[in-house]
Amino acid sequence: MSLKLHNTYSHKIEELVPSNPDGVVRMYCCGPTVYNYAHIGNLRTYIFEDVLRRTILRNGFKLTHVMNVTDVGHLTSDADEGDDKMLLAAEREKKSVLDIARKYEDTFFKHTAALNIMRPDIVCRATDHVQDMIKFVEKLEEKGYAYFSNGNVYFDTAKFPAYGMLSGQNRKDLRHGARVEEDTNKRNPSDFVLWFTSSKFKDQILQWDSKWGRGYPGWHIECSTMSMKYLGEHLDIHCGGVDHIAVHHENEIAQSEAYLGHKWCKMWLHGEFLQMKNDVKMSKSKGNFITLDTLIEKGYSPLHYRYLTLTSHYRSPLIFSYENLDAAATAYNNLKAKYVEFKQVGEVSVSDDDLKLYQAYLDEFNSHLDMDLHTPQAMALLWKVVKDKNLPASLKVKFMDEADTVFALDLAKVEENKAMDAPVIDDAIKALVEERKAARVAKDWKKSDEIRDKLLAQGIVLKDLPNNEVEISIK
RNA sequence: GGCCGGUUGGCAGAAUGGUUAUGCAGAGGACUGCAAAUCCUUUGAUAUCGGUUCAAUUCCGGUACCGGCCUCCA
Repeated sequence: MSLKLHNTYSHKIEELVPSNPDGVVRMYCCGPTVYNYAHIGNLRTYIFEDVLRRTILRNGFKLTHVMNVTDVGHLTSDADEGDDKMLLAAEREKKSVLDIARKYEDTFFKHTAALNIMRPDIVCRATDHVQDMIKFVEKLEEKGYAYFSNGNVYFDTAKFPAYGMLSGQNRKDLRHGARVEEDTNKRNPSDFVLWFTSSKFKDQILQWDSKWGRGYPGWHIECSTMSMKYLGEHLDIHCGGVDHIAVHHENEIAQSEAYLGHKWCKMWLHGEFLQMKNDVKMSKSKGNFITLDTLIEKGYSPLHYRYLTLTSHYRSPLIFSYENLDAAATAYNNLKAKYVEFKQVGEVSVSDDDLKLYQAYLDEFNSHLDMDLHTPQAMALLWKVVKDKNLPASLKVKFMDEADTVFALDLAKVEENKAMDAPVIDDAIKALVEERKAARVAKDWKKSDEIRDKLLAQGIVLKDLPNNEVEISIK
């Protein structure tokens, strides 16, 4: 058994082999910038990373998983048009920058927990590591990769010939000022800021002293600094969204390998976007996004959304619409109902052939996950198992439990909240039910249906069982 | 302008050089007084134009359209 993953750097599927002698897989994932709520597109990427994490563990590897929280405002860009995001958020909400950051950080982890996303082993905030970043930049400067120009420290991409390898973009093809005003302090268009002391924008609230003057770090430096601090010089896996490939991850590679003097990260994995149907891209900066709370308010469970994301491959775009979410919610509810049904059957004797069949299914399931996290095929297989008449219910339950170690859909968890907000079935309702029973005995179908409709209007569903028994449930 | 990725049934979404998963929806049937739920069965798709091939949805090329990146974004 081996775990194979698609490496953006090589464009190939490669086997995961830990590069450190202790055999521990070292994984770093780009975390949230906490100036606003994470939207469901952001969350898709974290679900993908969680599936990756769970699959690594399922393969028996030891893992150290690190994620950053970007709580220092960064405009970073070398010729930025925008204001600092954190500062804007603070103004918008009349709070201090750090209060804002903590608030959104808390919400982020509340949302990821609701989606059954395991918390990384180490979560690190940028603001706690600024001194480390300063040292990092100093060393880059000593090694001749950085230059000081008009108040800012820049990384000189001309000194790093491999720049652009990840995204396949040539340094020279990058368009000067394609979308942004050109920064004339830079030597090359692809150069990026490591440390700011001067900005044409408002004074930053969060600033630190450095040998170049009081200022703040460029955005890219935090990921290199913190990943090395916690994971050392040889990283196995670095994850993020596809939008990070071209600039952020390219810059991370440049500054990290320049700093270390050797190859840094082995595998790069990137999650594709969630696309809105008939709509423009969801983005924090445009403010047009759907959060997990939006879905909850509409009556969906966070796990309905998790299910939806599992039906597509992480490297394919997924189209979001409420129609699709409804389909996922129905499928998910049906799956859970199956679990309950199989569980009720209880233990029955299982033959060797049954066990063989079970094992064959399980092997196939693992092989789908181990082939670049192919959750859609694994999910299709789960349904096949659920519907297989030749497999005893107890083994179906066992299979579903196994699948849930990666899917994390709480298939075994019994819903209790439904009973909480259920209307009370009072005496008046009971009386109507009895009245209807009598009507049915008398074959007075008109009256019977009237009573059923009346109760349905109150959200009470009647289901006729044999022997004139009635099951009363809540819509 | 450069660079990535994509176009599969009603909606999503896999796979594949010859037989096109899975879920949701639809249809028919069983059950029911009728329903609901459930179960069984089932219709239906590979953007477009060329090329290679015995055979292309799959490989190659052109076109159109879509998404993303080149500024912080998952």
